[in-house]
Amino acid sequence: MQTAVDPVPGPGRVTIADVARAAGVSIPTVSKVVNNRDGVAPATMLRVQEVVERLGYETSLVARSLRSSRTNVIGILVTEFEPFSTELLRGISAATTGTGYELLAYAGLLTGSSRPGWERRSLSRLSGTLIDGAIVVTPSEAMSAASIPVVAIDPHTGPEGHATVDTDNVAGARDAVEHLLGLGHTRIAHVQGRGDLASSQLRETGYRDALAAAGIAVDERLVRAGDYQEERSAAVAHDLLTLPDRPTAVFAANDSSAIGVLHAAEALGLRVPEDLSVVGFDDVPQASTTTPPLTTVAQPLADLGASAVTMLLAMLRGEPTSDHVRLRSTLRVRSSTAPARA
Amino acid sequence: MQTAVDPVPGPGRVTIADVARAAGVSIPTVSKVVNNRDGVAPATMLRVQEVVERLGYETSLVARSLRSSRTNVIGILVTEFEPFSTELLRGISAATTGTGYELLAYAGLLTGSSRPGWERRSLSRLSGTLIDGAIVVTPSEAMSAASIPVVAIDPHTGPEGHATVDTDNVAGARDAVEHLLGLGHTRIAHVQGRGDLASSQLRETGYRDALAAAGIAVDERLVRAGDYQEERSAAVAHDLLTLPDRPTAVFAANDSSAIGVLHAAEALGLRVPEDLSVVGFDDVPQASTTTPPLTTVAQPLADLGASAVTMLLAMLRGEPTSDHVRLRSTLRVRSSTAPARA
DNA sequence: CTGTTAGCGCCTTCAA
DNA sequence: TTGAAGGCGCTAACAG
Repeated sequence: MQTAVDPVPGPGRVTIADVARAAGVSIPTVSKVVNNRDGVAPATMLRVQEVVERLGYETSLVARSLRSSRTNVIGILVTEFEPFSTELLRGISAATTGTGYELLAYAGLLTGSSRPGWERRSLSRLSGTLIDGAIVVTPSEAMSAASIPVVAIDPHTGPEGHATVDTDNVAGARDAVEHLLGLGHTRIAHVQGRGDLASSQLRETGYRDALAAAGIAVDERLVRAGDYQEERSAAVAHDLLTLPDRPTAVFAANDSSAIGVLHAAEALGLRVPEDLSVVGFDDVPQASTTTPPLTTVAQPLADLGASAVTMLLAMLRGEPTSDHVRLRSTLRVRSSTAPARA
Repeated sequence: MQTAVDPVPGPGRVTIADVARAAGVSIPTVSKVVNNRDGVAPATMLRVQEVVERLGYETSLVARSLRSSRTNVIGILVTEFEPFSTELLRGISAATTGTGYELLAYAGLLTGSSRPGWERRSLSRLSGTLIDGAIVVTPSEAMSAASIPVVAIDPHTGPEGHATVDTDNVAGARDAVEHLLGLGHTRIAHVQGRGDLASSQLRETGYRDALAAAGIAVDERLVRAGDYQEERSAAVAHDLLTLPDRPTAVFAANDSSAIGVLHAAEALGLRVPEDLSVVGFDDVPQASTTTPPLTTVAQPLADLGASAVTMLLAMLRGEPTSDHVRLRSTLRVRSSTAPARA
């Protein structure tokens, strides 16, 4: 025999109080049943479970996390979802499956002035409640007094403060420029990344090192900031490519920048790689879909994400961890580079 | 003159109470200042703001959303972060920038038995609190009584219940199979997708339609389920390709499946496209990085995401919206297909 | 075994 | 202009 009860009364969510009322028990009892705590009579338990089922009740992540600090959710903080961060996300997701943790990726999507400090702000808003630990992607400042375990991917500065995962940016950049040098290029421009990121500074270092090792003085007019952004880099590349003595090759600090360079070259009627060689950095999936496919320094993006998860899980278990993991990058030669013409 | 106060007392987060105490005012006053409500003396306001700054206070998303329903956060619910969902994320992210909304992508990462119903569960856990609206990616069941606006991408069934965004799956599949037919293939296998998704059923319909239109009877032994998964599809493809009268071409229900087919073929020593033609569906970025690059039906993934955002924002504003948007797909011919050999 | 009490951090009346 | 009281949904002590 069934009693007729409205499944979902009114607009709002089904709360624990609704369940308690429908089952004729108190709220804490429902809580116990839902959380599998013992101290509940089998009969009561069954009755409550049935009501939970019927009403489609699900505990509110928010209310629960406000009360008890543990949530079993890992937060991933990014400024926005673009190829770099989404590739990391894939690795993180794969490495987290089966661990009992859920993933919550948060994008502030701030623009302009409010942007600096986003990582600290987001972390503050979510930590202590909602997430047990966080992976922060390309933070532009150190998050000193975080109240939860934090791992940074490709952070502001090198190994300091919190745990960090990155690749060997200097070596990668050097590989890229040496590749260009080996093809006979000597006027090699550099489109820099975001000045506030260590990766950007390190890639520039690699660029300068390689040139210096080849005995070539850096022409500072050939070094311009592209901020890791496509549009910005396209604009900068336009300037570079309309210089009287234009470069024959460009090392862009990441793939987005390289794609911007490609666009600028096309707009100017320059053929790649015949008239201009271009090298990127990261090897996001779309690097192989450009015309021509991009020669780039491949970062093991998914592995970076997976490593961050591994470190964070160890920290959450209270185990000791190395506070810095560095992965290797490899040059991936495609079709955007060719020998310099005489 | 400055009073000496510890910036962050102890381990936990800085709460509104900490700020109130440090500023010598009550909690509600701090709340008013933080939320720019009037009714606070300028002097008090200044003092509070200074303390907020100094302590690095940030309101807790959790506590706030528990109290007031509006959060300005859009939730994106996925099972996991894989190429399909991350591409959608990119489109969603781009379309949301500048709207004042933030993004919160949630992956349940459930495995096995707990999986069915994930969308309803996740939605329940987050809605009413935390998020104002949601975009659900490939839900396997209808989320009837959602308490917040919901848009589904590539959902269970066709236009019904909540708002939906998808592409013309039948036409896309037909294009794919007609391409194979045009190359002279007649024994064309189909690796199906997830049976609980409309997209999967519709792609199979397109497959059958195209074959029927060409006067070819479907050999049911050539139609097998790959669940949109790479490994599963590889296993199924192995069976298909070791059949006495093996197919000369395979239409896989998505790119992951197609990649699985590629692996199976390689393991069996079959060359693609010489011995076997393969077509996928989706055109995720990695489709062009396979060997050989994959011929596939391109869905405008980023546009799908952007459309979903547009619809959801309209719903959040209370404006009327079409409850179904269908985008076009286009066949992208790469190198995994070739004429059938005599 | 069950219910009562208290409080997580915040916001919203309403009274002082 | 400010503060005291109540409650959002939930869980952790305890008391019955």
